[in-house]
Amino acid sequence: MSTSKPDRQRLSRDLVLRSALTIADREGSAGLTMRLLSTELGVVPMALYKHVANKDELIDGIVDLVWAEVEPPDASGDPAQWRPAMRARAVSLRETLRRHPWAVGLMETRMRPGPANLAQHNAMMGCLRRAGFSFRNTVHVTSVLDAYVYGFALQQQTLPFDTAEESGEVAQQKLEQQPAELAELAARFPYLIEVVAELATAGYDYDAEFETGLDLILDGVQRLRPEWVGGSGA
Amino acid sequence: MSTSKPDRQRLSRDLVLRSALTIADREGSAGLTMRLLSTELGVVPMALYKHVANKDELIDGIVDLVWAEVEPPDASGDPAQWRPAMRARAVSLRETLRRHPWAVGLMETRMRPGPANLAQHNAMMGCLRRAGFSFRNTVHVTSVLDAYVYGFALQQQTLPFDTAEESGEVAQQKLEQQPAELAELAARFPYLIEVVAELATAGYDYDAEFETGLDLILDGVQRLRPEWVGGSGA
DNA sequence: ACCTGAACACCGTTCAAGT
DNA sequence: ACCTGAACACCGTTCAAGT
Repeated sequence: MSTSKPDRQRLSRDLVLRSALTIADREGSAGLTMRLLSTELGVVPMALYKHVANKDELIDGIVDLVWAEVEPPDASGDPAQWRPAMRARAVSLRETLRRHPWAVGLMETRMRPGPANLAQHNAMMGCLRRAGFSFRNTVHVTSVLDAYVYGFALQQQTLPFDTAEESGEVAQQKLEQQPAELAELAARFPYLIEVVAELATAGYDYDAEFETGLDLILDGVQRLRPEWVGGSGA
Repeated sequence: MSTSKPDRQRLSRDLVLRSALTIADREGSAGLTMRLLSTELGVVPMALYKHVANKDELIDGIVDLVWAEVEPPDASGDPAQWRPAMRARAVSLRETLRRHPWAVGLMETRMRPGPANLAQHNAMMGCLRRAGFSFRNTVHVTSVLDAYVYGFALQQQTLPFDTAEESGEVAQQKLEQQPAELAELAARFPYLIEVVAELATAGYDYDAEFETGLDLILDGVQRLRPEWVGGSGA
């Protein structure tokens, strides 16, 4: 036993970033601290600074790890099939944001986009350009689709239920638990309560809701280029 | 001079919240600390805790102050004019988020919606219900519009320029400054660079971009209820 | 009822030193 | 080249005390 500390993996930028991502997924963005990260790596806080300039760069790093998980639109596919390709990318982006909820407020706020982010948007714009969209419309489509996915993910974090069944239960509980408080709310916000009550009995499905809005937007996008009304083959 | 500290306003929940909002606007969300807030109010940190349970409640409070700035759709208007009303509300929400950029990641993430938030969404759902939208479609429309506005505001925070002229300058500088780096980027991300270059020379206008996407979505919304194709009168 | 003082358990990060 | 120790200037918040 001449070598000491044989059980600890040698630190590397990649190991640091991956551990940070694991912590963020488990503890949320507020729970990710340099000090916790260092202790989980069996190391003193300052050891991290050899592999990462500071916490900001650490976050840039893990945000790009998240971007790398988003499936880009298939570049080898038929250009006329831009719509299913764009749809699948939007769904993949949303699923990725669901796996890393802490990232939603950060993905587009980071000032220095990483290589995975650039590659992702390059693939997206390539898909649209090859399909015949103008420069300007390529920007419009990217802008509106990404905005929708982000905003939807942001909204989903607020609501206190995760599944359709749960939505009904939660509303039912609220209704039975505080009838007095509810009566006051109903007086002040009649339309809101009415819609929420209806929603609760019918059940609320995030996936279906997301896809309804997505298809509504894709219909609008398709109208931007009337030459091709939806791909040639299928 | 028998009374001491005559110049300091007496603390109140409202004063605390308004001061916190001012600091958040000036310093960003990370710059808003209980300690800075207390010194700006000429008081010891612990004094705040008489008026606000903790920092989380403080943030809930200022987020609701922001909601109160959003213009609700006019309830007294012609129900058939739901489209301009919805459009104006989306624009107002975006302008509010521009005035308080720190709030974008927080407005929909807060778990306990405040009264201004509830009132805002009640007005929105009332406008849609009176216009004849079904419960389910009212939810669809609210969901897709809010998601778009949030996501757009989130995206706008990333980009390193604010005005159309600036966008051209920034791109021009990048182009002249690091031609070698740019060449490498162009090789790896050809579509992205091509679109960005085109955008830079033509200029990029956030307001126009936002309204293009908004109108695309409103077209889709209008197709949800074919009975009224755009209001009766005008 | 409202504010203060001192303290606790945390942060990110610098600087000089160890191996 | 990589990691450590001690320190600094910050956090939010509790608890007991002042007026």
